[in-house]
Amino acid sequence: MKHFTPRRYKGTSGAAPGAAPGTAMPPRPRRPRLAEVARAAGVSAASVSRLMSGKARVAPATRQRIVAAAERLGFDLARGRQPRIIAFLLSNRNVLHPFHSAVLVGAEAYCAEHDYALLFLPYHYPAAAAAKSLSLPEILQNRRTVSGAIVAGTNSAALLERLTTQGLPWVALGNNILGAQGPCNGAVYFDDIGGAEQLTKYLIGLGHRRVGFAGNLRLPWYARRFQGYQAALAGAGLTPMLGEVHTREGEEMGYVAAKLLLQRSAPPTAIFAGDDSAARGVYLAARDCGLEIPRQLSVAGFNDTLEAAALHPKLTSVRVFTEELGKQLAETLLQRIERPDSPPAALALPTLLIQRESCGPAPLHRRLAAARGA
Amino acid sequence: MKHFTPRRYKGTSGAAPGAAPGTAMPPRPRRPRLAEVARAAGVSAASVSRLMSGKARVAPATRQRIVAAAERLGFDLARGRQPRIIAFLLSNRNVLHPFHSAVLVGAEAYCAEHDYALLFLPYHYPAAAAAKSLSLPEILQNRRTVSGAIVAGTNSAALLERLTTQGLPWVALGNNILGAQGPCNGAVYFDDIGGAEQLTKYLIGLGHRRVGFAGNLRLPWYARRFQGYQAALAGAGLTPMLGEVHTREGEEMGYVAAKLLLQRSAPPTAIFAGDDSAARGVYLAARDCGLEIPRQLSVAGFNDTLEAAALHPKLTSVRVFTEELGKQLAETLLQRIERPDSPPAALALPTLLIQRESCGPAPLHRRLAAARGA
DNA sequence: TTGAAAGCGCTAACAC
DNA sequence: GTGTTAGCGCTTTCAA
Repeated sequence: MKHFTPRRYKGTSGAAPGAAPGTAMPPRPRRPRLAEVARAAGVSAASVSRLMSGKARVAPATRQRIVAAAERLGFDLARGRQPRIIAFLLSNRNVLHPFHSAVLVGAEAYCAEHDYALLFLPYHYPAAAAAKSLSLPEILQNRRTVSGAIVAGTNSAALLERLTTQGLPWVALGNNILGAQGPCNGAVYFDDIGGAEQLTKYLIGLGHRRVGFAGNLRLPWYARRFQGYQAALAGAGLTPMLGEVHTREGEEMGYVAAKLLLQRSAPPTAIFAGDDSAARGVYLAARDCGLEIPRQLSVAGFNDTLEAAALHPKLTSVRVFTEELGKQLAETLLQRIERPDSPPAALALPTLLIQRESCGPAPLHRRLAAARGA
Repeated sequence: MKHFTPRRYKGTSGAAPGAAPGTAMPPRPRRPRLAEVARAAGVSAASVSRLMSGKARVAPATRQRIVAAAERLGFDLARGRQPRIIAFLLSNRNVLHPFHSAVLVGAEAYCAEHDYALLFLPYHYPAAAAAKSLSLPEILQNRRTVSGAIVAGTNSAALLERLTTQGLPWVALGNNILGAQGPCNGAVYFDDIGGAEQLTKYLIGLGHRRVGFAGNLRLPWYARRFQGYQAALAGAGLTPMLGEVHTREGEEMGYVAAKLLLQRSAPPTAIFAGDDSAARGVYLAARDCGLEIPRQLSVAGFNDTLEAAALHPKLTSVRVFTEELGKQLAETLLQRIERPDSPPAALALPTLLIQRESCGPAPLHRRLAAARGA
């Protein structure tokens, strides 16, 4: 530890040595010493030390006198205490999407309630890098400043291994971890597989038999949703319809995938877009094909970000409780920091299907319903 | 400063005293001492101390030996160095909008390049509070952990005053400061007044004579845009049309304001929404009134967030270079931290009109043009 | 630039 | 719970 001993201002004069004699230097206030506080408060240095470290009880009266003296002298009783800071590691993302914004806000709120501050730390590394070859951001290289990390964005199991060998407590957002078999200890999940399954069942329930999926399966979040989608279809004896896409993600991906699906000889009557941005692309493709949503094509998204309600017609989507997710991540991490020996567990948050106006009965159903009505 | 003196592990045995005799305690590794590094490197403790503090030159050969020894023993040569952290204060906001997300990302990028980490610090306080009555987040109460603050969100001049008396260097995002007369020193602005003026001139150029404004003037960002709007109208001899709104902001505000404007006996042919969210509300109101955009009503927004391009028809808006804004904020702050005596200056970033599909010629113009064509 | 040694600020051990 | 006192870990001084 550094001891910011201001020897240049030795003694009590307050004037810097070397000042021209006779010059009335404004007495630059020295950094106050613990011993001075003790003297001013009429207690021993040990008591002040004890109060500061919190390692032993101090009588209320004593405490009060010390606090008052410290205040008077401008002595920081918290100095030397390790800062309570955790890092929000956002891996391999170039922008902070509303999704992760909300996770960040939730995490910060929980941290603030527990007197921790949150460091926003974007970080890029190759997905295939081995644990040992990863060089963490400098501020994580020791536990001096940062007590732990929430690991969000897209990550590899290798990074988590690296953090473990570094001795830094962490919790990961489990859904976007590449190359992990099964649920990962120390991760918090949201149930996107279940949500996707529920959404797909809802579409099937509307009478759709040909339901397309717009997503790039090389990205873990799309892959997981595809999994739920597939499960629901299998349960109804239907086959998946996937647009083969090489665009990575977002609106463009959704547009291309939807176009490919709609060009088929037997096009889908509903499209499940891997996320709300992709759904925006699907909307564009539908417009291009002259298809009215939801009369001729049903569209659904995922994540229920602001975009979902901004689209016209409003998008049916699956809500992820992002702020809650952030809070859970923070809570789990703080527990691990404060009780390192407590058993790590994997936690999964539910998702919620939000029905809006972008999904309707399948065209055939509609015709049948109309016929029945007539 | 705390001296984490592990007296319980005194000596070199590594075994905790009090362990049952004969029990082979795994020698818990003690925190290594500076003196040990010195011994291992074959130099004096003073040299190691000098290397760590950087206050005196160390010969390259010596440095190398010390670094190697420290590495071997797991001694952190950076310990005791003040962490390079700045705070991103987001005041009086409940959510992290894409706008501020981008500012945050830009600021972080600049900080990372200069070896600073960025703390995400939402903060709520009453707009009318006096400087002295404000209690800052605890982590800002001394300069031990945080070296400075970027002040974003909605702020009062009192907060800036408070930070100054606290001795914490700061830079503010100037556009949303309440109760400041004229540009404020130590603030970075983006030219929303100019952008609003340019946008309004563009609408006038399209032939619109009745241009409405949807915004709540009690909010500083809307008020500034109204100012530019008013200037452009005045230049063309036109009068402002403002929907009187008590809803605070966003889509709802835009909807209500637009409805009120469109109910007038001489309704506007174009509406300038104070921001893109408000424009969304205007779109809804237009739909309700059976008006087609842009044929019967032109709509423009501000900020050019993702929403602008997501709306249909795509929204004409004024782009704010948010990431650049973040970088400028960070750059200005780091300069003030490293050269506290350098003159503070107010800086303004330009904005850019992005023409999309939501604005067209005024209905009268169109009729004239059609007549000419016929 | 370096080491020896003095010194500083703080903490821990122990007595009451 | 508090003061006394020893002493730790680091920094600075000083001389070379």
